[in-house]
Amino acid sequence: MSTRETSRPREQYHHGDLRTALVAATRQLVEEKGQDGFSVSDACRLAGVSTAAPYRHFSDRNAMLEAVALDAMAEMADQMDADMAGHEPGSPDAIAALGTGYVRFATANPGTFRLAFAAHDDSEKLEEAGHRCYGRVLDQIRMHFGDSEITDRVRHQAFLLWTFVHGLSFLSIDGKTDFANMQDQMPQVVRTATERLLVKGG
Amino acid sequence: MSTRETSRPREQYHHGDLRTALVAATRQLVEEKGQDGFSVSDACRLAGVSTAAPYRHFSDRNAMLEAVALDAMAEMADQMDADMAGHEPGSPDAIAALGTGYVRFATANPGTFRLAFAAHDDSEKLEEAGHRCYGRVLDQIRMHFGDSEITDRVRHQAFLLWTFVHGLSFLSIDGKTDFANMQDQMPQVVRTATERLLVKGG
DNA sequence: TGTACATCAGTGAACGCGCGTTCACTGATGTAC
DNA sequence: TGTACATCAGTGAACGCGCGTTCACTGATGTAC
Repeated sequence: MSTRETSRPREQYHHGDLRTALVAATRQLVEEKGQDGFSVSDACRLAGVSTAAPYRHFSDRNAMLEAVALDAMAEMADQMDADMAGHEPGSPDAIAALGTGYVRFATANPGTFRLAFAAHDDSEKLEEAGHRCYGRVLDQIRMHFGDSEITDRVRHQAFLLWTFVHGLSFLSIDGKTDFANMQDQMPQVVRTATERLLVKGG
Repeated sequence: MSTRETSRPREQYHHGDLRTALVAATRQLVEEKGQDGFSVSDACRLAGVSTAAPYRHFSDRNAMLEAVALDAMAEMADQMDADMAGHEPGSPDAIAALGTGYVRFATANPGTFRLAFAAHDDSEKLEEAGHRCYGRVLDQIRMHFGDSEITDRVRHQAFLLWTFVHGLSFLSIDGKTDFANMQDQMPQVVRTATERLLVKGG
C-alpha cells in the first residue's frame, strides 16, 4: 500500500487508498470552490479515477463532504490542543490560546471551516465531533473557575467566548477585518475579548 | 403601474415592475435554497416570466444576487435604527439594541444575511452600504465615550462588538445555540457581552 | 511453490436533468404630429 | 381626438455544458488447496 499523490494520474487498476485520496481531493476543492462549487466529477479528475469510482466508498456526494467535515473537526481539535500546550490549565492564557487556535484554523481553511460549521440536518457523527471539540473549552473554563463539574456559569462563559471567536473567524475569512495584518493582531484581539468576557459574575 | 403578486402567473405582456418582482423572487429563493441553490430559472418561474426576461434588467445571475444583498443591507440598517429608537444615544441600551437588531435581522433572514456578508470580490456599492450600516455602531460608541470624532479606541470597541454579534448571528442560523428559546434569551446575551466588551481602557 | 477461484475496487459509457445565456422575434406603450 | 411610429420589455426556442448517479463489465488481489 504505497503512498500516492492525489493529482498524479492513476497507473494501476487498484488505487490502494482511494477513499483517502478522494477525501483529500474533496477538501482541496471545497477550499478552492466552496462546498457548493465542489463536484464529484472534479474530485474524480483530481484523484485520477472514473466518476463512478467514489460510489464504492461513499453513498453519495454528501457523504464525501461529511467525511471532510469530520476530518476538519478532528484537525481543529488538534490545532487547539497544540496552541494550548504549555499554558497553565484553566489560565486566561490557555483559554485565549484555544480561541486563537480556532480562528487560526478557520483562516487557514476557510472553505472547510464553513463546511464543518454549516447546518447539517442529520449527521450525528459530526455533531459528536463538534461536542468533543467544544469540550476542551468547557473544561478549561471549568478549571478557570475551579468548579468540579460543568456548571451553568461555565456553559454560559464558554458560549460567550465561542461566539466571539466564531464571529472573528467569519469576519476574517470574508475579508471584513480592516487590520493591516490579521495574522499579527488576531491573538491580541482574542486575548482582550477573553479577558473582558471571562468574569465570575456571569 | 399596478401592484402585482410575485407568484401569480403573468396576465399581461408588460409586467410593470419586473425588476422589483425579480429581486423579491431572488430573495425568496436565496432564503429557501441559499445563494448557490438559487437559479435564474427558478426566479423567472416565480415571477411568471420567460428565462430571458431578467436580462433586460440585470447583466447576469450575479447582478440579481447583488441587488438582493444591497436591499438587505439597507433593510438591516432600518432594523437597527428601529431597535435603537427611544434609547438614550450612546447609552449601553442603545448600543445593545443595535446588536440585537443585527442578530434579529440575521435570524429572520438567514440566507440573505449570509449573502450580504459573504465575500463579494468587487461590488463597491455593497461595501458602501455595509459601511453606512457600520457607521451607526461607530457613532453610538463615539457618543458613549464622549469623543468628538471616530478615534482608534472607538474603532477597536466597535470591532469587538461587531465580532460578537456576527458570531452570535452565525451560531444562531446554523443551529448551534442550545438555548431553549433563542428569541427570548438573545437580547440578554447581547446585553451581557456589550457591557463586558465596552470598557474605556481598550 | 503453483493453480483455481471468489471478491470486489475499479472502468467507461450512458441516462436524464436543469442550468445560464443568446437570439431573432413580437407586441404593448407612450409620444409627436 | 386620432393616427403613425419609435422604443424596448417581454417571448420562446435553442445552445452547449457539466452535473450526480447507474449499469453491466473487467481485471487485480489474496486465499484455499
